[in-house]
Amino acid sequence: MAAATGDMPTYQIRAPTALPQGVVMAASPGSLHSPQQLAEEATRKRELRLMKNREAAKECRRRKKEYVKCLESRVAVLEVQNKKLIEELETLKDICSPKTD
DNA sequence: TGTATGTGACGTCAATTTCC
DNA sequence: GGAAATTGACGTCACATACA
Repeated sequence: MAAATGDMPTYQIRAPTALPQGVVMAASPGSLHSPQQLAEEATRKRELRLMKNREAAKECRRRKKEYVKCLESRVAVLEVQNKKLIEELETLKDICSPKTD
């Protein structure tokens, strides 16, 4: 797994996140007492976590695709550049090589 | 140190392509 | 035409890391 620092890919950038629409913060756990209330709170927390993680995964994949696209276009540019340099080298070789006839 | 967040890995599903 | 293979998107879990 890539570390979040150092060689971190450009698509790994933390963005400030807001609560998804429709998500309401519950009362603090300190106000809960019965086992049922605690279980409900745990379920609510889990669902909230799953929902946030779902969105985070979507965003993560979107950034990754963008990053790969970016790399691919850079490869295309470098290939063109490389081809030009090879052609230039061949031209210079022709100019510099002694004529044999 | 507990919580929030980002991401790799894995399984699933539907759409598309390939092969017979 | 239909089975098998491939592909892309998704949801979830586990783990690493950042941060208060």
